[in-house]
Amino acid sequence: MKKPKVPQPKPGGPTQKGQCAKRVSILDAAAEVFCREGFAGASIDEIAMEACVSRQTVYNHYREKETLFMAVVQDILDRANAALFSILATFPDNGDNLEDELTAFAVRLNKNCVCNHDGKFIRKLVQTEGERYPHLFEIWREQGPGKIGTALAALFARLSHVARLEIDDFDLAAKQFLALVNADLQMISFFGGTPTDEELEKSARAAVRTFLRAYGRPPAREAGGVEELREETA
Amino acid sequence: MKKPKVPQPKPGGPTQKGQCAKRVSILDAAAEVFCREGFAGASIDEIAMEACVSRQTVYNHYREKETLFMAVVQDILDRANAALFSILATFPDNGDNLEDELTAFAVRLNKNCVCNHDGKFIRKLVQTEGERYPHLFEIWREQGPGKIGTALAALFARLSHVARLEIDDFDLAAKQFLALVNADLQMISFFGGTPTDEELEKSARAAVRTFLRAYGRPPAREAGGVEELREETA
DNA sequence: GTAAAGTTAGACACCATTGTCTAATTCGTC
DNA sequence: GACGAATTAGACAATGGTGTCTAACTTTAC
Repeated sequence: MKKPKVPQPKPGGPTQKGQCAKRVSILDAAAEVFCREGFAGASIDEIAMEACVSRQTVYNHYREKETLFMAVVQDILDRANAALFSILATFPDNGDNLEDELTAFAVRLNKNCVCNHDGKFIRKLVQTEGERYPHLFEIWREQGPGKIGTALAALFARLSHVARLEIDDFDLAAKQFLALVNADLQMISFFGGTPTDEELEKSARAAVRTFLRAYGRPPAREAGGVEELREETA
Repeated sequence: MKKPKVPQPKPGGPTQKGQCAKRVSILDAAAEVFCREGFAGASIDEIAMEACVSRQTVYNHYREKETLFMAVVQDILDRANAALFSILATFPDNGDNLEDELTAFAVRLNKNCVCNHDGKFIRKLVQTEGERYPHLFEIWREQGPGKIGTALAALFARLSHVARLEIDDFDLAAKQFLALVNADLQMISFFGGTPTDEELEKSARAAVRTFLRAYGRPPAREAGGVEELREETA
C-alpha cells in the first residue's frame, strides 16, 4: 500500500533539516522551470535536475505535477505578499519633501515587489496559466493588485491630511500612481533584464513628478511667490 | 521522394480561393490554441480540429509546428501594426476640446490595439515565449510599444504647438499617457473579459483628466490673461 | 551500531504528441 | 465527364513525458 509520505514540517522532528532543505530546493527549482517553460513545457526531470534531487524525491514530496505547481504558486504568493506589506509600511506619513519621499517609496516598491523575481513570476504565471486555473487568477487579483490598490488608496488618504495633495478619488489616484510608476519598468522587466538602480530611480522620479503635477497643490501662495512646482529648476 | 508542397499563394492560380481560405482558417485556429495553451501545450491535432481541417493539411501548409507558430506571430503582428497606424492617424490635431478628443482617441486606441484579440495575444505571447524566442521579443519591442511610444511622442509634439500643453519631454509624456490610459484596462483584459464601452470610456476619461492636470496649461485666467500663446482656432 | 526513514538510479507501463506515409476522396477547372 | 491538385482519415514509428515500482544506498536518531 501507499504510505502517505506527505512530509509535514514537524517542529523539532527528525531529519527535518534535510527534508526541509530538499523541499525548498525543489520549490525553487520548480518555480524557475515553471516560469521559464510554462506548466505544459516544464518537465519533472528538468526540475529534479535543477534541484539536484532525484525525480522520485520530487514525487515523494509533491504527489504529482499539479500539486507541485500549486505549492509553487502558494509559496511565491506568500512571499510576495509579505514583501508587499513590509514595503507598504514605509509609505511616507508626512508632507515634508514629498517628491523625494514618494520617489524613494516608488523605488522600494518596484525593487522589492514589481521588478523582483517573484513579481515577474507571478505576472507571467497569471498570464500564462490564469485561463487554465481560474482559481489562481482570482486569488491573485484579490491578494495582488487588488490588495495593493486599496492599501495604497488608504495610504494616500492618510497622506493627504498632512501634505499638499488634492485628491478626490483615492482609489483612482492609487491606481494611477502605480501605473505611472510602472510605465517603463514593466517593459524592461518583461524580458530577462532587471532594471538598474539608476533606471529605477529615474523612472520613479519622473512618475512622481507627473503625479504631483496632477495631484499636488502648489506651495502656498500667501508667501508671495507664485512659484509653481514645475518651474523649480531655477 | 518528398515533393515540396509548400503552397505559395500564386496570384490568380488555380484553387487559390479554397487554399487561401484553409490557410487563414488554420492560422486563426492556431492563434487561438497557441494563445490558450502556449507553444508547448498546443497540439497540432487540436489546431486542426478547431480549423475544421485534417492534420495532414496543416502539415502541408506549414511544414512543422515551429513554422506554423512563426507564421501566426507574423500574421498577428502585421495585423496589429496596421490597426495601430490607422488609429494613430486619428490623433487630435488641434486644441479644441482637448479632453474629449484625447479621451476619444484613448478609447479608440484601447479598443482596437490594446484590449482587442490581437493585442491580448501579442502580450501573452511575448511573455510566455519571449524567453525561448528572443527574436520574437525583439521585433515586438521594435514594432510594438517602441513604435507606439515614439509615434505618440511625435504626435504630442505636434499637438503641443496648437494646444495648451506644457510638455518638456515628449517621450516621457507619451509613455505616461499610455500608462495612465492602461491603468485599469490591463488588468481587466488580462483574463477573458473584454471591457465594456462604458468601462473604456470611464477609464480613458480619468486617465486623460489626470494627464491634462499634469501637462495642460490652465485655461487663461479671465482677468490677468496669461494668454501669450493663445492661438486658439476660433 | 542499528534501525528507520529518506534518497537515489534505473527500469517500467502508459499515454500524448510529432511528423510521415498511403490510399481513398473531394474539389476546381477545362 | 475527366483530369490533376488538394484534402482526408487512418495507420505508423519515434520521441518524450508522467507516474509507479524496486532494490540499493545514505542520512539521521537513538
